[in-house]
Amino acid sequence: MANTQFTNVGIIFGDVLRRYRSERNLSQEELAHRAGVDRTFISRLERGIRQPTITTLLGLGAALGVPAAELVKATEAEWLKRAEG
Amino acid sequence: MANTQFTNVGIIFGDVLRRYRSERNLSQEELAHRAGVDRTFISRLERGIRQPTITTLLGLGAALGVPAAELVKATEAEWLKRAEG
DNA sequence: ATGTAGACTTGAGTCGACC
DNA sequence: GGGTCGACTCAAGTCTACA
Repeated sequence: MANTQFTNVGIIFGDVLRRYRSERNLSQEELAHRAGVDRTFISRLERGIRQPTITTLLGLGAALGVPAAELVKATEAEWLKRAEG
Repeated sequence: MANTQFTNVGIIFGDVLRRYRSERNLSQEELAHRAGVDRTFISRLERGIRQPTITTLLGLGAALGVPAAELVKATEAEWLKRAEG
Protein backbone atom coordinates (compact mmCIF):
# COMPACT_ATOMS: atom_id res chain seq x y z
CA MET A 1 0.00 0.00 0.00
CA ALA A 2 2.76 2.53 -0.67
CA ASN A 3 2.67 6.30 -0.76
CA THR A 4 1.18 7.24 2.58
CA GLN A 5 3.82 9.97 2.69
CA PHE A 6 2.36 11.54 -0.42
CA THR A 7 -1.14 11.80 0.98
CA ASN A 8 -1.24 15.59 1.08
CA VAL A 9 0.13 16.31 -2.35
CA GLY A 10 -3.33 16.96 -3.75
CA ILE A 11 -4.16 19.51 -1.05
CA ILE A 12 -0.87 21.31 -1.59
CA PHE A 13 -1.29 21.37 -5.34
CA GLY A 14 -4.78 22.77 -4.87
CA ASP A 15 -3.38 25.67 -2.84
CA VAL A 16 -0.76 26.35 -5.49
CA LEU A 17 -3.26 26.24 -8.32
CA ARG A 18 -5.65 28.60 -6.58
CA ARG A 19 -2.85 31.03 -5.84
CA TYR A 20 -1.65 31.12 -9.43
CA ARG A 21 -5.19 31.49 -10.73
CA SER A 22 -6.05 34.31 -8.32
CA GLU A 23 -2.87 36.19 -9.13
CA ARG A 24 -4.01 36.25 -12.73
CA ASN A 25 -7.58 37.26 -11.90
CA LEU A 26 -8.97 34.27 -13.72
CA SER A 27 -12.25 32.66 -12.79
CA GLN A 28 -12.42 28.90 -12.38
CA GLU A 29 -14.66 28.89 -15.39
CA GLU A 30 -12.24 30.79 -17.58
CA LEU A 31 -9.31 28.66 -16.44
CA ALA A 32 -11.28 25.51 -17.10
CA HIS A 33 -12.19 26.71 -20.56
CA ARG A 34 -8.60 27.59 -21.46
CA ALA A 35 -7.24 24.34 -20.08
CA GLY A 36 -9.92 22.28 -21.75
CA VAL A 37 -11.33 20.75 -18.59
CA ASP A 38 -14.57 21.03 -16.66
CA ARG A 39 -15.20 23.87 -14.20
CA THR A 40 -16.23 21.52 -11.40
CA PHE A 41 -13.00 19.65 -11.92
CA ILE A 42 -11.00 22.84 -11.29
CA SER A 43 -13.04 23.32 -8.14
CA ARG A 44 -12.18 19.79 -7.02
CA LEU A 45 -8.52 20.26 -7.88
CA GLU A 46 -8.31 23.44 -5.82
CA ARG A 47 -9.90 21.68 -2.87
CA GLY A 48 -7.54 18.71 -3.19
CA ILE A 49 -10.35 16.28 -3.91
CA ARG A 50 -8.89 15.33 -7.29
CA GLN A 51 -5.35 15.22 -8.67
CA PRO A 52 -4.13 16.17 -12.14
CA THR A 53 -2.27 13.85 -14.50
CA ILE A 54 0.78 15.23 -16.29
CA THR A 55 -1.32 15.98 -19.37
CA THR A 56 -3.73 18.04 -17.30
CA LEU A 57 -0.76 19.77 -15.67
CA LEU A 58 0.55 20.91 -19.04
CA GLY A 59 -2.90 22.16 -19.95
CA LEU A 60 -3.18 24.13 -16.73
CA GLY A 61 0.27 25.60 -17.20
CA ALA A 62 -0.57 26.70 -20.71
CA ALA A 63 -3.86 28.17 -19.49
CA LEU A 64 -2.12 30.11 -16.74
CA GLY A 65 0.72 31.25 -18.96
CA VAL A 66 3.27 29.54 -16.77
CA PRO A 67 5.35 26.39 -17.25
CA ALA A 68 3.69 23.34 -15.74
CA ALA A 69 7.10 22.63 -14.24
CA GLU A 70 6.73 25.78 -12.16
CA LEU A 71 3.46 24.54 -10.69
CA VAL A 72 5.12 21.27 -9.82
CA LYS A 73 8.15 23.03 -8.40
CA ALA A 74 5.97 25.13 -6.12
CA THR A 75 4.03 22.07 -5.05
CA GLU A 76 7.18 20.09 -4.41
CA ALA A 77 8.78 22.91 -2.40
CA GLU A 78 5.73 23.25 -0.20
CA TRP A 79 5.49 19.50 0.16
CA LEU A 80 9.13 19.20 1.25
CA LYS A 81 8.65 22.04 3.70
CA ARG A 82 5.65 20.37 5.31
CA ALA A 83 7.33 16.98 5.24
CA GLU A 84 10.18 18.02 7.48
CA GLY A 85 7.87 19.79 10.02
CA MET B 1 -13.59 16.17 -25.61
CA ALA B 2 -10.74 18.68 -25.28
CA ASN B 3 -7.02 18.14 -25.25
CA THR B 4 -6.31 16.55 -28.58
CA GLN B 5 -3.21 18.74 -28.67
CA PHE B 6 -1.92 17.00 -25.56
CA THR B 7 -2.28 13.53 -26.98
CA ASN B 8 1.43 12.78 -27.05
CA VAL B 9 2.36 13.95 -23.60
CA GLY B 10 2.36 10.42 -22.25
CA ILE B 11 4.76 9.19 -24.93
CA ILE B 12 7.11 12.10 -24.33
CA PHE B 13 7.05 11.63 -20.58
CA GLY B 14 7.82 7.96 -21.09
CA ASP B 15 10.92 8.85 -23.07
CA VAL B 16 12.03 11.28 -20.38
CA LEU B 17 11.45 8.80 -17.58
CA ARG B 18 13.38 6.05 -19.33
CA ARG B 19 16.27 8.39 -20.00
CA TYR B 20 16.53 9.50 -16.40
CA ARG B 21 16.26 5.94 -15.14
CA SER B 22 18.90 4.66 -17.55
CA GLU B 23 21.31 7.45 -16.66
CA ARG B 24 21.10 6.27 -13.05
CA ASN B 25 21.51 2.60 -13.94
CA LEU B 26 18.30 1.71 -12.18
CA SER B 27 16.17 -1.26 -13.20
CA GLN B 28 12.44 -0.73 -13.65
CA GLU B 29 12.00 -3.00 -10.68
CA GLU B 30 14.26 -0.95 -8.43
CA LEU B 31 12.68 2.32 -9.53
CA ALA B 32 9.22 0.91 -8.94
CA HIS B 33 10.20 -0.24 -5.49
CA ARG B 34 11.67 3.12 -4.52
CA ALA B 35 8.73 5.06 -5.91
CA GLY B 36 6.23 2.73 -4.31
CA VAL B 37 4.53 1.64 -7.51
CA ASP B 38 4.25 -1.57 -9.49
CA ARG B 39 6.95 -2.67 -11.94
CA THR B 40 4.48 -3.18 -14.76
CA PHE B 41 3.23 0.33 -14.20
CA ILE B 42 6.73 1.73 -14.76
CA SER B 43 6.87 -0.31 -17.95
CA ARG B 44 3.57 1.17 -19.09
CA LEU B 45 4.67 4.69 -18.16
CA GLU B 46 7.86 4.34 -20.19
CA ARG B 47 5.88 3.13 -23.18
CA GLY B 48 3.38 5.97 -22.86
CA ILE B 49 0.46 3.64 -22.19
CA ARG B 50 -0.24 5.20 -18.80
CA GLN B 51 0.27 8.68 -17.38
CA PRO B 52 1.35 9.67 -13.86
CA THR B 53 -0.63 11.88 -11.51
CA ILE B 54 1.23 14.61 -9.66
CA THR B 55 1.56 12.38 -6.61
CA THR B 56 3.19 9.67 -8.69
CA LEU B 57 5.43 12.31 -10.26
CA LEU B 58 6.74 13.36 -6.86
CA GLY B 59 7.34 9.74 -5.98
CA LEU B 60 9.27 9.14 -9.19
CA GLY B 61 11.33 12.27 -8.65
CA ALA B 62 12.21 11.22 -5.14
CA ALA B 63 13.09 7.74 -6.40
CA LEU B 64 15.35 9.14 -9.11
CA GLY B 65 16.92 11.71 -6.81
CA VAL B 66 15.74 14.54 -9.00
CA PRO B 67 13.01 17.15 -8.55
CA ALA B 68 9.74 16.08 -10.10
CA ALA B 69 9.64 19.57 -11.57
CA GLU B 70 12.70 18.67 -13.62
CA LEU B 71 10.94 15.68 -15.15
CA VAL B 72 8.01 17.91 -16.02
CA LYS B 73 10.29 20.60 -17.39
CA ALA B 74 12.01 18.10 -19.67
CA THR B 75 8.66 16.74 -20.80
CA GLU B 76 7.29 20.20 -21.42
CA ALA B 77 10.35 21.30 -23.38
CA GLU B 78 10.18 18.26 -25.60
CA TRP B 79 6.46 18.69 -26.03
CA LEU B 80 6.82 22.33 -27.09
CA LYS B 81 9.55 21.36 -29.50
CA ARG B 82 7.43 18.71 -31.14
CA ALA B 83 4.37 20.95 -31.12
CA GLU B 84 5.90 23.59 -33.32
CA GLY B 85 7.20 20.98 -35.81
C1' DA C 1 -18.70 33.04 -9.95
C1' DT C 2 -17.96 29.05 -6.53
C1' DG C 3 -19.14 24.80 -3.61
C1' DT C 4 -20.85 20.57 -3.60
C1' DA C 5 -22.68 16.27 -4.92
C1' DG C 6 -24.39 12.20 -7.44
C1' DA C 7 -23.90 9.37 -11.41
C1' DC C 8 -21.44 8.39 -15.19
C1' DT C 9 -17.19 6.88 -18.49
C1' DT C 10 -12.47 6.44 -18.99
C1' DG C 11 -8.02 5.85 -17.33
C1' DA C 12 -4.56 5.30 -13.21
C1' DG C 13 -2.37 1.82 -10.71
C1' DT C 14 -2.25 -3.31 -8.96
C1' DC C 15 -1.65 -8.23 -9.34
C1' DG C 16 -0.67 -12.50 -11.61
C1' DA C 17 0.99 -14.75 -15.40
C1' DC C 18 3.75 -15.85 -19.42
C1' DC C 19 7.34 -14.94 -22.85
C1' DG D 1 15.69 -7.77 -16.15
C1' DG D 2 12.05 -6.23 -19.42
C1' DG D 3 7.56 -6.59 -22.56
C1' DT D 4 2.99 -7.50 -22.60
C1' DC D 5 -1.57 -8.62 -21.36
C1' DG D 6 -6.04 -9.47 -18.98
C1' DA D 7 -8.70 -8.45 -15.14
C1' DC D 8 -9.42 -6.00 -11.31
C1' DT D 9 -10.17 -1.62 -8.08
C1' DC D 10 -10.43 2.99 -7.46
C1' DA D 11 -9.62 7.59 -8.91
C1' DA D 12 -9.49 11.09 -12.99
C1' DG D 13 -12.47 13.89 -15.46
C1' DT D 14 -17.47 14.98 -17.29
C1' DC D 15 -22.17 16.51 -16.94
C1' DT D 16 -26.21 18.10 -14.61
C1' DA D 17 -28.21 20.37 -11.02
C1' DC D 18 -28.97 23.11 -6.94
C1' DA D 19 -27.52 26.17 -3.20
